[in-house]
Amino acid sequence: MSASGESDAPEPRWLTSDQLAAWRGFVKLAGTLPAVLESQLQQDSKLSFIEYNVLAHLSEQPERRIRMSELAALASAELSRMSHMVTRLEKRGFARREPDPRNGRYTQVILTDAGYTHLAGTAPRHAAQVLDVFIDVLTPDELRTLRRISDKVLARVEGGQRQAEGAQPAAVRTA
Amino acid sequence: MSASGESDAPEPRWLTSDQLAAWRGFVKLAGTLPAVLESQLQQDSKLSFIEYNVLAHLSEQPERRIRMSELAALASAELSRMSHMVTRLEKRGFARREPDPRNGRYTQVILTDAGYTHLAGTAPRHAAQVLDVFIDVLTPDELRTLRRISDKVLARVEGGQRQAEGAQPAAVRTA
DNA sequence: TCGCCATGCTTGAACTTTCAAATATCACCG
DNA sequence: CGGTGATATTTGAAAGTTCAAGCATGGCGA
Repeated sequence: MSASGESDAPEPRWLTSDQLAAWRGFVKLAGTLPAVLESQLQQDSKLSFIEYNVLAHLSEQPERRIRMSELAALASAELSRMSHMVTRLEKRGFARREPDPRNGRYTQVILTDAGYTHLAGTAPRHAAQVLDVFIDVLTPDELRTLRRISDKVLARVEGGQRQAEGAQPAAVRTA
Repeated sequence: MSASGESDAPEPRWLTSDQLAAWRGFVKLAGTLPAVLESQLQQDSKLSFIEYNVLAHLSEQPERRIRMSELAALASAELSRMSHMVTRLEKRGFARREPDPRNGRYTQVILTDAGYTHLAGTAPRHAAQVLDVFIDVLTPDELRTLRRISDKVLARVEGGQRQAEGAQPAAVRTA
């Protein structure tokens, strides 16, 4: 028994204004910060934000190598995007591919020495900027909370889902 | 008098492991959440995450209209990107352009009725998903802290800058 | 061991974003 | 007024991303 006149629209629930402010703040931050950092990366080393992260993750792997799809997961990128990206990194000499001997379906992506050197060349400036615009602006407690937030939301998103809703509007609410 | 042997590299400072974990968490969240929401938006209404946000911001403006560059700023997008995007929204009938009568250099972007209707049609499902994967997972206190974090970092990034550093590496640190 | 399906990755084409240059309007100075 | 430079936006081409197929390998039952 829904309260509305039309058929069966689950009477949409909206964000309170505090919730909306928090959400909008996150969206703006998520859109702005990577762009700011990327702008420096681009100047210093012709790397996009995600390319930097890919090289960084690669450099931390045991043999500086990892499976294509794991790399994609680490970088929150789709497989196809990662594949194209690795092709470009290969052309620049920063990475190479090798089929996994254990299972020929897998592709290993390997960070070359040139890739490592290139990464190492930008890392200090990048780290300095992350400290400058992000870390140093926040208190240790805020950083802890942020980490907890990320963990919880990512767990919700990546772990098993629950539901999804849907309905018709009546007013102008948008998020 | 720097401590290093080479010329004048400012002895890079790195993130502690807690700081790095917080930063990585944010990066992952910023890469993942919009993608998850976009996937639903795409199915429901063929809108990208940023297009949804553009329509939402437009719908909140006084006459449902706003200057191109202000819209770009609200959506954290570059001007050129916004211009192309508005062109596509125009083709779909969701927005239109009009030169500002006060100053012919300005372009006003206007949300059409069709655009408004389209937005209103997806908003409930989108809001439901934001509540489901983000808001409801967090405590009010975490949301408050997150908002404070966004405000501080955005202020740092958008307000006047201070410096920027740069140097050579010695070990493998990346962020 | 052959056939068939599932899995993992790649590929090409369509679409979007970025970058640099072009255009347009305005402000201001002679 | 007419020229000059600054501001706001648009445009086209290059670069990157997404989408839908395509290819290759491996696992498994007959």
